[in-house]
Amino acid sequence: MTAVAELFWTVSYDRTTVDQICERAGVKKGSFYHFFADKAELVDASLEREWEKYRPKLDAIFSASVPPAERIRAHCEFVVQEQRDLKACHGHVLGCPLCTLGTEISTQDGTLRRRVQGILEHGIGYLTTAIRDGHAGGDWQAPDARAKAERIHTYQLGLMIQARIYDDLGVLAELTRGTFELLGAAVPESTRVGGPGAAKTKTKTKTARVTAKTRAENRRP
Amino acid sequence: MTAVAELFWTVSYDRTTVDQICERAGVKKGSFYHFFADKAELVDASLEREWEKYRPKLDAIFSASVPPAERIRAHCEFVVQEQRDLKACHGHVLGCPLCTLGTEISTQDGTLRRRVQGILEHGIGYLTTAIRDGHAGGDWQAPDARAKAERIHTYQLGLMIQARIYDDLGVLAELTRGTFELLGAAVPESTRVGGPGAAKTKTKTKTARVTAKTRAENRRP
DNA sequence: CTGATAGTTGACTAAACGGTCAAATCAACT
DNA sequence: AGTTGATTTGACCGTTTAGTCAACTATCAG
Repeated sequence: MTAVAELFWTVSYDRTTVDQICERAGVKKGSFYHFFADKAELVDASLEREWEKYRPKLDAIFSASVPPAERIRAHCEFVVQEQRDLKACHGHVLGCPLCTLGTEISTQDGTLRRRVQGILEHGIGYLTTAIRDGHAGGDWQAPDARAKAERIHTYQLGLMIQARIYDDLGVLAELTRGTFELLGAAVPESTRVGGPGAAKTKTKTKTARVTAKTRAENRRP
Repeated sequence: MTAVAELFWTVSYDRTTVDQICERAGVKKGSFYHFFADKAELVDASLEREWEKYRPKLDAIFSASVPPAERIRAHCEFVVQEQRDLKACHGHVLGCPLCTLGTEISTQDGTLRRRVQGILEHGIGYLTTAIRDGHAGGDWQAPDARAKAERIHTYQLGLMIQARIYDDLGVLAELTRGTFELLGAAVPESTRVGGPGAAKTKTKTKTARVTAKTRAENRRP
């Protein structure tokens, strides 16, 4: 399951073969088919497992004991940091695995599509709660918290997709700022690192898209 | 080129085989390899051609002779209508072909990735101009038109992705409204169809996501 | 120790795949 | 009519793919 999660994220669902999965997992194909009917079933199980591994992290970030604005800010920065690590590890910006997979299989496999949907829905849930709490606390105006959450979630997905397509972490520098603009609130000061103003992380963002490196990437390396 | 554009959109890039392309195009494989070195080269050429076919439509929609707000509104509705037609034709919401393709090939093929990037960039260009014009005309406040355009574009991409993943046109019902909320302006009255208020197109949006049909879609139909 | 059950293995198939090629066809020009 | 170069064709090749299977092994309860 770990093997397949990495493969369909770094490569693609269709291009990932059962042989590759087995090799990566150190398992023979016969064993694979003993447990799973086909690739789709494995991916389905893998998604569920990865989500269960991810959930406690979100629970911590979106803890009700943290001020709502801080939850949302922390989540943004968590996502960016995660992408940084992945880029360092795999050499590419990978973006949101649910989008990558979901986009590819949506016209092929209804079951998988619905699983992806379900997980995305959970994400919107966290956001909705935080936004509702912030509204109740007067941090911002969002009478319809769910609608606001959907809008922000959509923006965030769009940014992740672009980060992958541009293969550029610079795109994500906008994440926090953009999110709070949509929220109609100021980005809260970081509560953990340094003093006030520590949130400023070198705003080389603006021209990031144009500066996209022209390094000689060949086809099918 | 037409064949491949349809296939990698309705199916997926990796899953689309050269044989399929040739069959769809009514061409023998030998002929194919006479003109293109491989699939990637064909897709590259196809993208360029499709973009050239698409460009005049955008030119018309974003014509400087049309009020800026109306350009943006018309574009939103054009996109939605296009998706409706595609759904009617192919049975699935296909979303943005650039995202579908870009997401899949971004870690594989640098050349294709950059071509997708370039076309997306053009899209942001149209939006930037319209936003700048609107700002100059006092329709909205957007001193940094480019930044605003990027934000809106990101939102729109996010929505398209979700429409595909959810396989639900209902998601797109938010497109115009969301766009203009980000713009900080009211949705202009439709100028072509019916009298004032004609823009209201049955707001069944709200629950759309939950209502996502549970029809029995099997794997690999 | 025994026997049942769960898991593992590598060899196997049949189909599909990307890609090649020599020969045939076509269109245009001399 | 003959020459040339661009295009088309279908047969072909080696590889990769998903998926199968009978035989083997580890585990563990009785």
